[in-house]
Amino acid sequence: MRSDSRLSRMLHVLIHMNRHDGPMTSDAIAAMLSTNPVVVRRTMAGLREAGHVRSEKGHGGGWTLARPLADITLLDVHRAVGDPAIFAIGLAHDNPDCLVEQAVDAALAGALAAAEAVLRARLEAVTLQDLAQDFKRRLADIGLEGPACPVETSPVETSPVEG
Amino acid sequence: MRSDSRLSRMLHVLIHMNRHDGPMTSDAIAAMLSTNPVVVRRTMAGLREAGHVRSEKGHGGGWTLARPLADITLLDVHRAVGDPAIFAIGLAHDNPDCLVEQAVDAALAGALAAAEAVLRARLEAVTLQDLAQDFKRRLADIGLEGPACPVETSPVETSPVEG
DNA sequence: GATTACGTATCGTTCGAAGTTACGTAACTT
DNA sequence: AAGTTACGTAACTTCGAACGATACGTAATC
Repeated sequence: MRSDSRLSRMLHVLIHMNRHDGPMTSDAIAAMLSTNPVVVRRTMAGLREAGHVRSEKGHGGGWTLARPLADITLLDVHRAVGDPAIFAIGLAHDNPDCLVEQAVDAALAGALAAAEAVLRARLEAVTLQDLAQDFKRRLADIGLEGPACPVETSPVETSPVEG
Repeated sequence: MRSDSRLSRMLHVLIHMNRHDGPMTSDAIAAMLSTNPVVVRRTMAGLREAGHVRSEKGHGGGWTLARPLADITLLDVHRAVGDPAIFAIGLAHDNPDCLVEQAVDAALAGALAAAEAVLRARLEAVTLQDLAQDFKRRLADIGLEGPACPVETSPVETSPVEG
């Protein structure tokens, strides 16, 4: 099955937004994600509804952070993209009256719930600020030679239009 | 995404096989799972390769357990059906040289690994015998009135052809 | 030899994420 | 006011993996 990369992608975007002066357009974000702006708008709509980002139309518009990275956990972002299913494994309901199936599914559901609790706890314990700091460490580790990100080269250091 | 119910289905089947005298045909199993015999053979091929079950062709043939339920853990069955992906959530690789993406994916990978470890540990701690016992308890709880399973009614108590 | 039952290749179906096209709306620029 | 920019969203297509279905082959029994 094709896995859901929305959480990963949005975390990536939000940290870049924090490093970026002024709004980022859907086109620029789409380039970072190797996709197209419609996918970006569709996915980020959830972040906007959750209050993590804002969007502005028209000239000079685009996406901006609505709160500090320290106030957003990975779990917040997961929920903002629609709280999608975590597991590719599911329970069978081929024979709901069968007590065997019920016993099997109860055991599996318990195991899955335990794993999900661990995952959610981990996601809740990490903020985007933590990721940004990890990024800075990685940047320092490579000796500040390369750009932060291949896509970030020009827009981040070039003074914006209105600057 | 459509979830993978092979583990759940195979656990269901194996416990029924244990309660059943003689081989079970793919057709009978397919009826239990509300599917067709080709799906059963395809999925159970992995269980056979792993040595959990045997299959016999021809008249009187079908599927039989190759070892006691106590010797098979839920994790064994998961592996036998191909050790499929556990998570519907995946990491993005849109920009592998981007240190931000690397930091994000490292954090997510860690969280997913922790959850996966918990899940695998739980699956490994439970044997099919445990599930069979839970099933018996459920059967007792309803007062032994209903059949073990709607599908099991006739074949389980009717004497087999050769019996 | 007929029947039973597994083995497996091949193709179709389903479901959701992702990708694409098209068109509308809001806001800024000239 | 007109043109440009950029988001909003509907509608459609593509993709991937499990699942379903048909067809045909092989082995074992009757």
